[in-house]
Amino acid sequence: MARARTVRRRRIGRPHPVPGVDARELLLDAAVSLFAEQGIAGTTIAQIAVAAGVTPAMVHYYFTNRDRLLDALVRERLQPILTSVWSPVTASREVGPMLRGLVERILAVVEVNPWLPSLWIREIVTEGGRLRSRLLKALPFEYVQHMISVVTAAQRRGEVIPQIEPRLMPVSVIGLTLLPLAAIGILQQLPPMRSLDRADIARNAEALLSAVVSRAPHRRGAVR
Amino acid sequence: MARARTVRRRRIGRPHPVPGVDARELLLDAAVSLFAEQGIAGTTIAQIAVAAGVTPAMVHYYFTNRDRLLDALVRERLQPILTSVWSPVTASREVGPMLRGLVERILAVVEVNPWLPSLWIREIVTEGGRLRSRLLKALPFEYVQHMISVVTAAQRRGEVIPQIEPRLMPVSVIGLTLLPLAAIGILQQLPPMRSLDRADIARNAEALLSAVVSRAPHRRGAVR
Amino acid sequence: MARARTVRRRRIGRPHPVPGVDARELLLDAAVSLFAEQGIAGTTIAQIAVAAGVTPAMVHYYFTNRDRLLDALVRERLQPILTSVWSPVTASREVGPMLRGLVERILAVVEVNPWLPSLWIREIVTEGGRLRSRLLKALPFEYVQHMISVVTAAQRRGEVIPQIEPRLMPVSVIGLTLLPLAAIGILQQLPPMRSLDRADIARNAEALLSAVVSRAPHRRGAVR
Amino acid sequence: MARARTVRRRRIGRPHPVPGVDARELLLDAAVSLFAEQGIAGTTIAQIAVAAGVTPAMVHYYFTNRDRLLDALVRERLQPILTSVWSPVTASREVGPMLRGLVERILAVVEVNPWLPSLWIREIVTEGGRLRSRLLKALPFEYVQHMISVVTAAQRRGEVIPQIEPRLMPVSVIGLTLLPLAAIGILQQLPPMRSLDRADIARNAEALLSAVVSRAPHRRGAVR
DNA sequence: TATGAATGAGTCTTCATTCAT
DNA sequence: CATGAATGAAGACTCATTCAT
Repeated sequence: MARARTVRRRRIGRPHPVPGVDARELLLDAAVSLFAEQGIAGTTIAQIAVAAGVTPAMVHYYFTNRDRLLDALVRERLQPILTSVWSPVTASREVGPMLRGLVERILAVVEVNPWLPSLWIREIVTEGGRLRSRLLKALPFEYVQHMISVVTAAQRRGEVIPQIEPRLMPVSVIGLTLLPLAAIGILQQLPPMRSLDRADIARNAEALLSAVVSRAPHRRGAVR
Repeated sequence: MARARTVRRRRIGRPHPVPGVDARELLLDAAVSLFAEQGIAGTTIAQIAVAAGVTPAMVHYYFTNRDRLLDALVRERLQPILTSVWSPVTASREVGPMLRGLVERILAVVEVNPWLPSLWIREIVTEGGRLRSRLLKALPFEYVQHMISVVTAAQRRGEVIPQIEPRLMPVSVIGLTLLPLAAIGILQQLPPMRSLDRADIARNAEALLSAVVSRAPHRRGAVR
Repeated sequence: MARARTVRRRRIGRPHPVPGVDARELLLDAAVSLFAEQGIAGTTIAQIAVAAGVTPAMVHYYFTNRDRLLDALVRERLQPILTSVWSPVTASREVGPMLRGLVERILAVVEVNPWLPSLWIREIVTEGGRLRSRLLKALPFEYVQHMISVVTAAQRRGEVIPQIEPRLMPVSVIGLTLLPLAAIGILQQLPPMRSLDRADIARNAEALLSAVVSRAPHRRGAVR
Repeated sequence: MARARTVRRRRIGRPHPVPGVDARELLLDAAVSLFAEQGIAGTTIAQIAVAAGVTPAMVHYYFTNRDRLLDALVRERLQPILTSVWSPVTASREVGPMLRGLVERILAVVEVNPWLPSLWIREIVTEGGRLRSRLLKALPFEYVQHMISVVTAAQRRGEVIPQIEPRLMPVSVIGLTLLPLAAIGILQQLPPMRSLDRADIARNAEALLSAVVSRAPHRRGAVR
């Protein structure tokens, strides 16, 4: 359970690897990357093993089978990220800061885990995603619920434009951050977008999300 | 080996003599549905055949191989939709109507083709999507380019808030429409979102997108 | 379902086999022989395929998986034999003829299906046998019950020695016929038994079984 | 590589320090039980290790490999039993007592080693049994030979019915004792046989075997 | 058109075995 | 003594593809 996230593991030596980096972690790293690149269904156990510099049998040694590898991946890689990104949401009572904080944490976490957007979009959010049910079981739903409540309350106070559907706010955040991040590859293949980067995406998402709030609330009146 | 691309709409076949519907079309229908549900990599040719009520060998008869099935699918199912949804964009010179029209057409097309959001998000937008390169070749890029230009111009005139990145406007639209539509399944599994429907998604997307525009005032408009 | 038991199948040609002999039957033949020789657990699907002159994938084509191959084998090979051997038992009301008839039918059926003794002893009778539960479901238990009743009645009439346990009569028959037949290989490896054959086994079994009956019925009735 | 056959009965081990019982013996116990339940081919080294409370590597430590484990099992578990059961046969010159003694010793030894019938029937007697050749090498054939001679002689004297094949007498004993004992599980699953036990089997076997002898020796001879 | 039979290549999984510690 | 890590070889099963009919 002792993770070593800081130690950057290399894809090295066949038999007896680097001290402080064990094969199990290397395998989870490799899995997460390949799943992001090719999708879970499109990735073989052998590919993961090779990427981690071990034999396919090792995958079964550590994870028993494909299914449990996915369990471990959700438990050890996705859930911690999910919690670290969403739990601070409960500290906010104001929509603007809440959304900006969330966007920033998403971007920060993607900086360290570049495989996240693709995996999240394809295997969790989209219908039929292979990690969906696994993650749903342990979803920190209270955070999402908190965001919805705060937006609803602000909307009643006239601080958020009325056409917004508060229950869609969480997905909207994903749609304006992780989706563009997952798509950045395709975008950069189109000449005018070559230079787009993560900072552009963060700025754009914050602008769009803030636009529904910043509505001159100050006084009272139902804005519109 | 003699392909039969030219011959279409035949209805003689022993097994499923639905008048006016031939096996080829049934196969494309089945493929598109299953790909949306399970992903392309997670769907076998046999599953498609069974869903269409024919034998797996028929898939090869009509499409020669898996790759060309994907080609046909892009050419005959995706490109027409893509064009019908995006080409009207060029008729707009104003950001607001342009975005609202686009959102409406997306929703309308999804009404008829419920498989679209999932397939689009997973297999085209996301990194490593199996249809990505196929579609890029024939992407109606001029429409996208037109949208970017219009938004950029409006932004210069102060009609769009400055933090928006015009080049991200197309993805943002996708992120606020197709992504929630693809995710609606997972959303509805969470109690408070049970009743969300497509109309909510449309309204919410239009609200968010309009918020960046409706911003006042052609004249001086210091926004924000 | 159209069997062709009469057509003696050869282990021939790789691809397109002999008319009137299909691969499915060849596979069942091969399976039954190899299972008898090596045990079920000790036999691979590949061995069966090779013995039948087809590829391993054909086994899955016809039987889907190992388990269903066993189902088919029980249904199509063992049950018919079981029925043909045991059902005539109900025609007898006298112990002597009943036992002799059973022994004769067992010997006759083994003549045609030399794999039977070994398979029966190892995979059905013995604890943990792989076919046991499968066969139990469809066991013609009424025949066995009939035999027990007849022996019990005869015993009450004094025609069968009292120490005999009627409920063990069926197993005793197996133990004196199929067991020696399954063991004949090991027996013949011992010099003095080299010349033992099936006829010896039949004669010996009938003698032992008859001995418990022919007992001069205490007072009069010379049973046979 | 340094085998340790000589070192025995050590009880230092960290894990299961049962006084007086070392891992090696535990492994043989576990092996013999599992082989009886599942067959040799159906049992893995890992299962044996787990059942004995040690790691799979220990199996190799003690026995080097699977084959030598079987050797040890035959040498240390089967041969002693075989000898103790069969050698007293040479003390008898009369068929009746000889057979009854044998049956009794078989039953007694099974009482202590309940795994014996199943293992014997499946792995020694039946064609293709995995222990067959190993045991044949060291078979106390002289005892079997003695029994055959005694029966033959008695038969010449008219004390044994003439249809009996003396050379089949040893297998017949097995078929009337170990076979029912190995089958008792399946028998007890059939309602009318639920209450059958080992004593019933012993009595039935003795009755059947005695029946061929007790034949009132044509002229006078007190059979018994 | 349409299909059943057949297959090769590949994927997951199991397992006996080795070995450094 | 004892074990965890590691592996190669093999086994079951899948699947796209071919082809004679």
